[in-house]
Amino acid sequence: MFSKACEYGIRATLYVAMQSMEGQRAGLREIVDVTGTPAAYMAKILQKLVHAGILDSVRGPVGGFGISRIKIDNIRLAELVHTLEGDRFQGTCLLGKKSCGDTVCPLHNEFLEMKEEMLGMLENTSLFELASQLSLGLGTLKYRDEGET
Amino acid sequence: MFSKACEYGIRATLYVAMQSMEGQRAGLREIVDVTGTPAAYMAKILQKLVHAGILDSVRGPVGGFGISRIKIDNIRLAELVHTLEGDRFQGTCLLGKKSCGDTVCPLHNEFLEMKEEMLGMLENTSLFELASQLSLGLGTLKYRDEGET
DNA sequence: AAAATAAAAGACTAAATTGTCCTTTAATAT
DNA sequence: ATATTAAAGGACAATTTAGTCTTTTATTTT
Repeated sequence: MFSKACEYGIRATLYVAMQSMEGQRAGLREIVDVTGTPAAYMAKILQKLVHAGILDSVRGPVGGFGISRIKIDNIRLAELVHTLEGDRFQGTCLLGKKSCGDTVCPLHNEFLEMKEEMLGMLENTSLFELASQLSLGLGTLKYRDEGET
Repeated sequence: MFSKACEYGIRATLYVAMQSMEGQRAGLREIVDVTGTPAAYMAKILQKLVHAGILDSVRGPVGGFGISRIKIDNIRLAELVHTLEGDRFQGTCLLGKKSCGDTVCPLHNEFLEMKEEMLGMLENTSLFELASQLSLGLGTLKYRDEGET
């Protein structure tokens, strides 16, 4: 569905958001631990999110990644997806490509509703919503088939 | 959204279905022309579809690819997607992996409805529905940004 | 100031996906 | 029978995605 980079990035961002809401920075080690993802690869993804202005970071001891409350409230899943895998989900038809907007795509009719719902959900779901659920223990960021038993 | 192989395969299958409904076989050259896809790669994809028992093929002049009326009626998009890109869309959470079924995934709640709709649509849309629309001139299988102007 | 800590950065390897090319095999037409 | 046509098959090449390793740079302790 999404690329690994995107999945990992979403999970990491949600964890950072959770920690930031508690006034805590999250270090790479910690993030990798909680999300069960490859450290060096995650480092790259976090870098990308920092460059994109989504996360902020400080080096050295007591350093780590954080995200401002304003961004937790305002950044939507759509923005994460966009920065982590380009426009694969932006305005493309479920079957074809960009031109689907004005050409009549046979699958367009079938999938239009679904696509709208999908994009709508990505546009409307804020980090806050998801991070809150996680804080309440309503979810996990680690998946059994990727980590240890 | 889907892999190239999957997109190409769906388009090819729909064209073959259209032609088969007219009692015509479709050759590779023709398929590649209509769908605007790389010939050698498409050949591989068609092979896969033949192996999977979705399409049938005959060699030599007057040969080409075809699909029986029974299969046009009964094969759903879900089956194409499954044979062309494995279980990436089968029972996996939109964010995480297989384990999402019993673990509580934070995005699961948000996306469950959408996922269900998506899988449902793949399960319920038959080749016949789509090929019929195409036959009526209600769509195209070629996308501008991939072919010539 | 020096040692320790942690992110930034860049070069690299591995694997999967996408795509090409060339030979073989099966069917038809002359 | 032979030539022709078109799919089957296998071996590659290119690209993208995923992942690793090593060095540098910025911060903070001591």
